[in-house]
Amino acid sequence: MTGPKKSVDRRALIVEAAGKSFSMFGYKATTMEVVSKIAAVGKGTIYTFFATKEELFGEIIGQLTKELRELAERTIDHERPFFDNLSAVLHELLLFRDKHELMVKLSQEVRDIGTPMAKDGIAKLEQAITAFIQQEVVLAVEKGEIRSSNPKLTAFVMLKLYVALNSEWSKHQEPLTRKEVAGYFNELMRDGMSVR
Amino acid sequence: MTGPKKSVDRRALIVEAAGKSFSMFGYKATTMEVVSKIAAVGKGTIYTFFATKEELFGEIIGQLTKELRELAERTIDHERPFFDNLSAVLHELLLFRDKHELMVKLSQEVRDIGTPMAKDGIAKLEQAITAFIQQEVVLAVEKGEIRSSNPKLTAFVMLKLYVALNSEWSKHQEPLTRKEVAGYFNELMRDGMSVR
DNA sequence: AATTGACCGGATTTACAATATGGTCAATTG
DNA sequence: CAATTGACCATATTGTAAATCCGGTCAATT
Repeated sequence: MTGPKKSVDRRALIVEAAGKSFSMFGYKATTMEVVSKIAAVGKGTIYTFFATKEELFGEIIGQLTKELRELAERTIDHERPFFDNLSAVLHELLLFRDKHELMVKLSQEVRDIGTPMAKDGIAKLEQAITAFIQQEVVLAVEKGEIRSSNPKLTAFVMLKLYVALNSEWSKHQEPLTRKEVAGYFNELMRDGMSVR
Repeated sequence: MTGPKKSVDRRALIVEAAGKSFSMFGYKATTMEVVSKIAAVGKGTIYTFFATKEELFGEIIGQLTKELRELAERTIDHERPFFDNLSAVLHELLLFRDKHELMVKLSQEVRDIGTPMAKDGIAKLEQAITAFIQQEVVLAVEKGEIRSSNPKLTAFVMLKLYVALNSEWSKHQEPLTRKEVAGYFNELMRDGMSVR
């Protein structure tokens, strides 16, 4: 797919440069001009690999999605109980979010100026995360570890709940520690709250 | 508090006019001029009752909050199980939200142009709703119907979950029916999802 | 004492010129 | 000749200065 190496792999240079620029400046403030400068390549060259700015951005988001999936796969141990894996992965994902400049920058851009493409990028990432959770939910259901009539909905709810606990709660209240979040999340998801 | 009636109760006229205007045009597009016109009152008169536009808006939000609380109180029957009451109230609240022009208009304004005061108003409403749920959670814990280590957090999570199921899910997926939402919500909150 | 609307200063909108940017392609290069 | 490039084009975005709008005041009026 990547072909034999020429003098330099210009496509790789461009992708790397684009990653840097989107992370540093966000979607809107990244110009094709600047990407070409960082990649030390003519602007026209970018267009031999990517038809539009959107497409280039898509490549970067795709890369990030892949990284995310790999991280999750590395974290999950199918020997362990479902809920242990779940909280471990969600924990990793949120650390990842804090650490990963691109996601932070995009979230910020969406919040501040609502750039549609940035919104789109975040949505793709979230979509990838729920798809992954969903897959694990299905597996756990098959193993008889949990009940779920609608895995997609379950995955969606899990992510929403985790984000609510982690980000939204702290907008108005004292933030919860990682441990509190994990504890509460697990307890509720596992056993509900009626007295047994 | 309201004092004996004069020729006409100008304060009431103003509050009614403001309610109409905020509902029709939102916070930003409501001008004191227009409120005075609807109330058939001089602009200066408004300022004998309300020091600022913010304060007038606060009065309207307060009114709405009161209506909300009354609706919830009317719906709850403390003879019934906690979860029955919970879904009945949430059901009513969401109908209310759809029906109530002011809430709809404010949500829209927050989404479209992010008017800080509109955001504030919605936040106050949500705050009132969670406070109410919280109170019911405490009651149910005392009655030994449910477990909850942190009623405020529990109330917050309940509202978030219900909104996620009702509004956010339908942004990307086929909307759930009221019955599906209630069923899923109840099942998860009551029993969790681990196999017992 | 209560009410009013003309009026004020600052905020917002408008209209438009200046600039920046995504994308193209004829010229250039190796 | 295939790959690369940056000057160039049309449109989108931004800066800006004038015009308008609006929250709030207060002297005049009822």
